[in-house]
Amino acid sequence: MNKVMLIGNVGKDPDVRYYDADQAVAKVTLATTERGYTLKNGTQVPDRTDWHNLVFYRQLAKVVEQYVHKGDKLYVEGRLRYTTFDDQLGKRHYVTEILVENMEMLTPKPRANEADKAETQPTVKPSTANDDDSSLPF
Amino acid sequence: MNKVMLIGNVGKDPDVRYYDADQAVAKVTLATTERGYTLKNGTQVPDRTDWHNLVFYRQLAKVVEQYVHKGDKLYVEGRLRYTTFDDQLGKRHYVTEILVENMEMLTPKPRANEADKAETQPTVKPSTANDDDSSLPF
Amino acid sequence: MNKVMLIGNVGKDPDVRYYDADQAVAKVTLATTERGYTLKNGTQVPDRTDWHNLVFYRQLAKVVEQYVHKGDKLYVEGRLRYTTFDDQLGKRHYVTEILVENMEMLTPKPRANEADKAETQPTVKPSTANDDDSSLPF
Amino acid sequence: MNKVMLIGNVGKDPDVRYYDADQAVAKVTLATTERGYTLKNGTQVPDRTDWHNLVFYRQLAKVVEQYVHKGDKLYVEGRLRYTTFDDQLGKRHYVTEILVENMEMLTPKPRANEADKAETQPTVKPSTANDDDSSLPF
DNA sequence: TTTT
DNA sequence: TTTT
Repeated sequence: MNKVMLIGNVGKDPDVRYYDADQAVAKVTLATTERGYTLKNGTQVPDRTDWHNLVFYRQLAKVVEQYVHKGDKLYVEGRLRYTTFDDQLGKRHYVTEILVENMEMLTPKPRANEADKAETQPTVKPSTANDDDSSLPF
Repeated sequence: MNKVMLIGNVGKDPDVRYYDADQAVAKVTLATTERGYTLKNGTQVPDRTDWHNLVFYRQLAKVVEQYVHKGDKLYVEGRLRYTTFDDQLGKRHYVTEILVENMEMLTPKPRANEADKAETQPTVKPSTANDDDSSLPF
Repeated sequence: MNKVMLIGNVGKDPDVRYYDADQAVAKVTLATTERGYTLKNGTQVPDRTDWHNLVFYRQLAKVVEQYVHKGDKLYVEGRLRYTTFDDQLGKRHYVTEILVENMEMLTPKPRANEADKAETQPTVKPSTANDDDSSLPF
Repeated sequence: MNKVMLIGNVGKDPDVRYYDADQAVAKVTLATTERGYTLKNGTQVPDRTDWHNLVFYRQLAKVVEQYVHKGDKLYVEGRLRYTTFDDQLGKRHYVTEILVENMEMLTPKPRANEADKAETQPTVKPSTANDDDSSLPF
């Protein structure tokens, strides 16, 4: 098992790249914040924020492109992945990523009943790959 | 592994019993709600609410007694447990419970800066059994 | 959130029903066991086994039908669901189920290199609904 | 929420440091492995191993020191944490760690009934901070 | 019985 | 009804 579950806020608008019409990759930074607290001996433990690098592929990347924005609250579930790459100067970089497999948008629908075009949240569940014409209600 | 994680709303004020000064048990009902959605063939899947029976023991039961109220939003983590009991008429009853091992209160602090009595949220983390005088900040 | 994660052993062979060629439902009972332990005061807490009712739909139900057997060790992830039904005598029954959304088989491949027919484990990941011809390696 | 759950194998014997009699920190590397698989188009996705940096504090660090060894299978639960430090040459390093809050040892008891010294697994649950003299069996 |  |  290699499972990560996060609830946090999106740092900036997603960075989305297409490799062909179907193969998209979206990258998002997500901040999780832990409330600080006071120990019994009076020590103050300050708040703590961690910035996570999320990666979304395929259909999820498209959903991210359409519906996720800076500041949004997100629940994501995925796997931890450590990668390396060398930059143009030959310097090696180490990156920790969360490969997202499931996402839920926790920010309430943006201006739903305004006279606004395509910018409403999906009513067909976006986070499932359930593309069949199922007629059973589950 | 036997793990349950829920985010939901408390149905009514907790039911707390003490067996002695230290041995408390608190029971709480928690509603989780799934948004309905529309299938591609037009079928409407309605919203769905499930009511969970939470059980808290010992220190957690006391935190529940003090801070949890009807309507509050709660994150809980625990174990699934199926129990049986016979009532006074000899009728057997089956109960499914979540034995809660960890809790986080998601409802923002109730009327914090009012001139109110003991009814503020704990600043010393309530959900941890971390009772030592640790001086390391983690 | 309404999430359940279990690792346990299958109580008997799955009960699978087809509503049409595509709409299958599989039911499995799964036992999770907690080791007992001894309290500091000498009290023995015995082992504890809980029996969970798992329900699988559609593609997952077919995978279950083909690969899951009595005694197998299984990891499942899903949602808690409480349902009611009335039997032929009009008696109301309450059932707690885990609607499984993800499964991993933890029992090592059954007699893999024997001269055996179809009864090997899938090499194409069975637990994902990833049915596209993706050429990106993730 | 910032939650990580891993099942994997320990890369080498733990590195444990004491700051005083009570303040221990243990570090462990843990490998999680994903089985490779074959896509429908014939592409082979190879196995993948990720190495995680686990950090344990206090009581958990002591349990790790006593019972965890190279090769052991471990379940851990904790939080993702990104830290920085500068080495003696002033070079900045980025480290991703899992701060472990809960652990379960999955390797069956080492040589239990041999005439062996202290090297048996704890019968009092090691992974809980439940240090009270509770007499209720849960 | 809760909440959005 | 399973398993260690």
